[in-house]
Amino acid sequence: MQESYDPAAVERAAQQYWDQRRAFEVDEDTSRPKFYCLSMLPYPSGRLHMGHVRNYTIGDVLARYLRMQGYNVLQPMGWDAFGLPAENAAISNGVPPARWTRQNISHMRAQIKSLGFAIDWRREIATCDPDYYRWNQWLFLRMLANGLAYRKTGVVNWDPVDQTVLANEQVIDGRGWRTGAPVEKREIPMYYLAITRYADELLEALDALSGWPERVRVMQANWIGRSEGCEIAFPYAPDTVRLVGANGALKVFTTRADTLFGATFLAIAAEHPVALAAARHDAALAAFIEECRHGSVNEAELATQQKKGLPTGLHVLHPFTGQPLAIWVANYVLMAYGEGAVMGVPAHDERDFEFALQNALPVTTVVRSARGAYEAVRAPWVPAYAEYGITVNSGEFSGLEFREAVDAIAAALERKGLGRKRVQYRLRDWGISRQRYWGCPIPIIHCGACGAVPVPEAQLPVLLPEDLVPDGSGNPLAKSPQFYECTCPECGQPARRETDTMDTFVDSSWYFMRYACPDAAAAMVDARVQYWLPVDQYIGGIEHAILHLLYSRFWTKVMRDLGMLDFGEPFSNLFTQGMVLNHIYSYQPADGRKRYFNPVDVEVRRAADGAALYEAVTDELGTVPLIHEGLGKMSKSVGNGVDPEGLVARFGADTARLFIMFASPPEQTLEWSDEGVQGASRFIRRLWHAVYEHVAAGTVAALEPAALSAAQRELRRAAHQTLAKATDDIGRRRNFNTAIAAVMELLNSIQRFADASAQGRAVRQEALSLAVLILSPITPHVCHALWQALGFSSALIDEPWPRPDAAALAQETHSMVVQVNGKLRAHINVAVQADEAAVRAAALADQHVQRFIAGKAVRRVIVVPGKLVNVVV
RNA sequence: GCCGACGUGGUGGAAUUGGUAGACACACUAGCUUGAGGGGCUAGCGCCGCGAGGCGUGUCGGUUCGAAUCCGACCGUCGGCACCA
Repeated sequence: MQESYDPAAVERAAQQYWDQRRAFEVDEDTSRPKFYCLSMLPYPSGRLHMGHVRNYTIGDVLARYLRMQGYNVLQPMGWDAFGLPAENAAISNGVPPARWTRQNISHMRAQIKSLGFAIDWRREIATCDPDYYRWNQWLFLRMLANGLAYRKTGVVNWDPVDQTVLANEQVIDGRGWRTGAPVEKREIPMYYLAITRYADELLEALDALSGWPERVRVMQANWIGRSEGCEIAFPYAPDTVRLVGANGALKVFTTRADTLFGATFLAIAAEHPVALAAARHDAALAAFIEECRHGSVNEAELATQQKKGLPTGLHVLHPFTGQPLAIWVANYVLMAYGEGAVMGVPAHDERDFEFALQNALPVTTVVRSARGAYEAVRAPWVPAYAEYGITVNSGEFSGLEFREAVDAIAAALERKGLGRKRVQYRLRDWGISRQRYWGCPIPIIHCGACGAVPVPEAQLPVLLPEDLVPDGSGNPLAKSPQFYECTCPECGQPARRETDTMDTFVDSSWYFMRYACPDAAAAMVDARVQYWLPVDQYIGGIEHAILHLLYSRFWTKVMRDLGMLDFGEPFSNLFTQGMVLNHIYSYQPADGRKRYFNPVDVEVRRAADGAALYEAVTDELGTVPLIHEGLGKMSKSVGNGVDPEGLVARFGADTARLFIMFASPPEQTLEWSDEGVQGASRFIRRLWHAVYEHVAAGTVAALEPAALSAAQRELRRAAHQTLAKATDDIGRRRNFNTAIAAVMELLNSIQRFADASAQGRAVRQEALSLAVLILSPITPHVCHALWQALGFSSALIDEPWPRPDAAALAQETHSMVVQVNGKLRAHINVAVQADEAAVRAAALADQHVQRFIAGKAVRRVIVVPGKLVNVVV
């Protein structure tokens, strides 16, 4: 054993050992329980950042820990390789996305390998490989055949200058990110997956996902957004019938049918067919609708923006009173939710109230509080009353409680054929069409005669050409005749291939199944999936709490219903790691695009008034002033990632792993700082030295527990207590930081323990061995070396997780705390077996306690066994 | 706006079931080590006080023998809210 710790050499040797032994390659084995430990696959953005390191270290600690617990552990890795950044990179440096992506993968693979994760690399997949994405296409066609996929028009953001569709994130303040042109909304045909058909199951099954964090389940439930309410039809008044040209009714959805008699107007979305019809004869209305079309589709903005609206001049009739109600077009009504129309009840809805106030619409109070005096809502002095109460002014439905009123009104509407109870979801079907190049082609052929025809299964995959270079305007596939020219599979006439590709969330909705059978050539998945799945522990960022996890759950249920699986939930346990944040600095020239600077390149200066000034030195522009945009998740898009490579080169992978695990509890957001990395490095070196000095002193005698001195027993107890705590912290609580702190305390005890006797050395040997075993999932390389140095002939990787020795943990006396009136006054040492009376007597006899109770009457003594005594005087 | 978290030393954090607040580290201070270094070791380190002691977990109130932990109100910070991955 070398005297000084050389992380590079230690890590090289350990990794070589694992590679040669193929230590992490696993196959199905029914003799042991299986454990599928999965970290979310990375997008190959180019370089790893500390967020990745945190994610994969958590996964690796668990994988290695469970392996030691005797499980057959699978930990795979792959690449979420399609997506927008590859196209952006292509636009700025002219490299085809395929080449850029594959280069990034090979660089990041080497970075991941350098960290020593226990991964079965035989199973690596990249979602841009045809052998993978052909099955996206295949399942899409199966869904199409089963009515789970369908085509309809959808709204997209359109950049009129670049003639291209923009992702929401490419729209900044309503303008295209590259051109600065105001973004328009356009309707184009798209493919949708019918996730809403699974809304109920996706919601109800959440209750059974006890291995998921509560907050994720709440977020998903809110996202699905089930509301029970009524659909109500307001028959068209004659003016509307004249315009729309048919007898009909305007349907609304409401959860407050009890307020139906308080409806004083109807509000419809700008895209509503009635609004469009009315706008044909009304220039002002047409202009308003156009204005709404430019607005955001973002619900957060919709909820806070100023309520605006215009009357259509048209009317509907109240289903019970027959009274005409004006139809307004309002910007706060979403076409995509419910019926795209709401009944306006200003007295009992705050949005309607605000709208009515602005537009001088009548307010009719129809609900009163169950307690307190009746007071009519009167804008603006008496605000809307949105609580449940007792109906008033509602004809035959007056005097009812909320539930009774809804039931009675719904029943009456149903008799009239003007409404019914219905469940409405906020969840919408999943639009998967993307007008982009770098994604999985949607396997459809458009024929002038036969329409949209599925590509026959035998012709799959529809290969994505890999040599195109996008230029920022439109989709290169749509400009590539070699791709889109084809013949119709049904009639043989010339036809045009679909040039839209799939949302990359499709790729990540089932990759975890393909890891089980990455080489299955004849099927999407085979029997091996039944062995490995569901994933026993999934680990990833909280930012995926909704979309990725919901889509994966949906996709799994679809595959189950198509007879391919016998389980419906893909992830039994979910661990959501906190994000790793870093500062974001940008430079915004008056005429040009915003640039981001990595915090390591930023200089801070103090202005005369003490304010901080941030600047960076550039080659082209010299020193430029920067804007500090605050903290954000490490990502390529804001240039604030910290690459672990420097840390690994200087301190080694073990220090990087130890540091990130020690810095904070893993589910918590972590503001990046490398202060403290010294401490992690120092600790490993101290452990190395402790083992070195221990080993250098020669051979070690066998431990004889019965022959130990008090001090020896104490160190031994400390070692086994540390093991018990670390087992609980890692195995149950997943609090790696406190497990590490416990081992640090143990090492402190070992170093204070200066006992060179035979049994002293035997106790130290055991304590050091336990420390190495406990740390091995976290810092596997150095522990591999230290295990050998401690003289064990077996490899550490094959060691089982140790169990604390009950005899070592036992103690005769323990310390208890004595409080007087809840304030700490003394510590006493009592026998473990001492009964309550003895403890009480010992506490009262203590001289410090006596000082505080002298001359006072003891009113009560509370004894908490093993912990404390509280004397109340 | 809605939904959901979270507020503890100079810093990261610990306190797992209501029972010793500040474990373990970082930074800092002093001292030691005649090998210069992001080296090693020892001691100190919540605030006030010479001390005894008092005060202290965002603020105010409550429950309790006892509250960082439970309850109520308030203040603040962060996250999510349908084409980033």
